[in-house]
Amino acid sequence: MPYPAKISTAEVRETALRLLEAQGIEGVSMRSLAEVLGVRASSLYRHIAHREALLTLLSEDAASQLREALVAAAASRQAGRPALEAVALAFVTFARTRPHLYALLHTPRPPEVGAGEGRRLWQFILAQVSLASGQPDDTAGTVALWAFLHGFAQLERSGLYGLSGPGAGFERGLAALLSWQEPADT
Amino acid sequence: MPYPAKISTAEVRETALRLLEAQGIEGVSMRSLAEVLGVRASSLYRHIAHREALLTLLSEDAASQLREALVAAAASRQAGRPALEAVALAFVTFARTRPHLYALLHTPRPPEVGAGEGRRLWQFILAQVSLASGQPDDTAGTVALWAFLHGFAQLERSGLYGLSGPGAGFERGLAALLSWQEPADT
DNA sequence: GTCTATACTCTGATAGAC
DNA sequence: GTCTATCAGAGTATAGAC
Repeated sequence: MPYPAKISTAEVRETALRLLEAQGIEGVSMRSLAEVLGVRASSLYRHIAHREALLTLLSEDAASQLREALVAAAASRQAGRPALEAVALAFVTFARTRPHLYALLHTPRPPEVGAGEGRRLWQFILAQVSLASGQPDDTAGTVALWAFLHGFAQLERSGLYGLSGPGAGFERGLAALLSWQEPADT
Repeated sequence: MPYPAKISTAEVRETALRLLEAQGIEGVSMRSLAEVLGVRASSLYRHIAHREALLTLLSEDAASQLREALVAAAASRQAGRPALEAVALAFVTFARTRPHLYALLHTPRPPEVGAGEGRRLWQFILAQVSLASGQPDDTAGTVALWAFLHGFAQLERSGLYGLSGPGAGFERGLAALLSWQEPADT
């Protein structure tokens, strides 16, 4: 009877991603994932080697989905500074609306440093920043902007301290970090 | 025989703090903490209600220690922008050298929002920023700077993507965010 | 105040039948 | 490929003896 397979590897991955978004990384256990799939936990090991391998796949998905969101945002505006502003907004929006996916993206995972999707994400932001700043390979500018966006997203999420809402902090910081563009061609 | 108490509440708290710094939050289990103290896990419940309560205490300690580091840094320089720069550097240094303590500080913990030490920390940074920027109650400036510092610290820690070391990103971002001061009194 | 003993729930992972 | 059964370990927390 169990000849047509109940689940496929792709299905495991997709379901795990949905579970991650709903419950967070802690919620993605082999048992709970199996339950959602209507299967026993031990059956999952036919499709993935172990939980860590699954999480690595999911973090690739997270990077790729964030990148897609940023690409779409950039495409909606004029290249250069307007596009970069849209990218910045899309970044924090992604972190806000899909917090668990975003968190996984920034969870240290051993051999991910020079990895595929993460690298592509970095390259895209680097390109956008460089385009807007006018500096060819603006690593420093990218690091600074990324740090700000990431920090803002995290602070917003943790509801920390006296922050009575993000207030004007976002616009203020973004404007300051993007200030190289203003004296471009007056 | 067991009349002079083996451990005190203060001792539990201090040992937990050291354990946290060494092993991270996951390493602070009732069992491992008890082992370090030379006591059974169940004995800890005479001194603290439960683990969560202990972690709340530790996060107070974390906030207070970070604040002390920042205060010391500010005192070493001239008030205003020089002091703020020293504070910013001390902030990322703290995050670098005591990562687990810093992480606990930014872990969402329910009724901590308007809490004691966390609030004092915020107030101190707010005061330093306001002093340097010349704006009385510069919340937006504080949020922007804090976001940048926190994001930078986290990114540095997670060794993310193409960041071949933080590079000039820190100075670059800091200079941009502190740019209101420059045209102060020329 | 500390102890032993225990209950309970959760986790990842494997062996072997079907 | 999925199943049952099981291992081996982690964790928090409580009851009651001393």
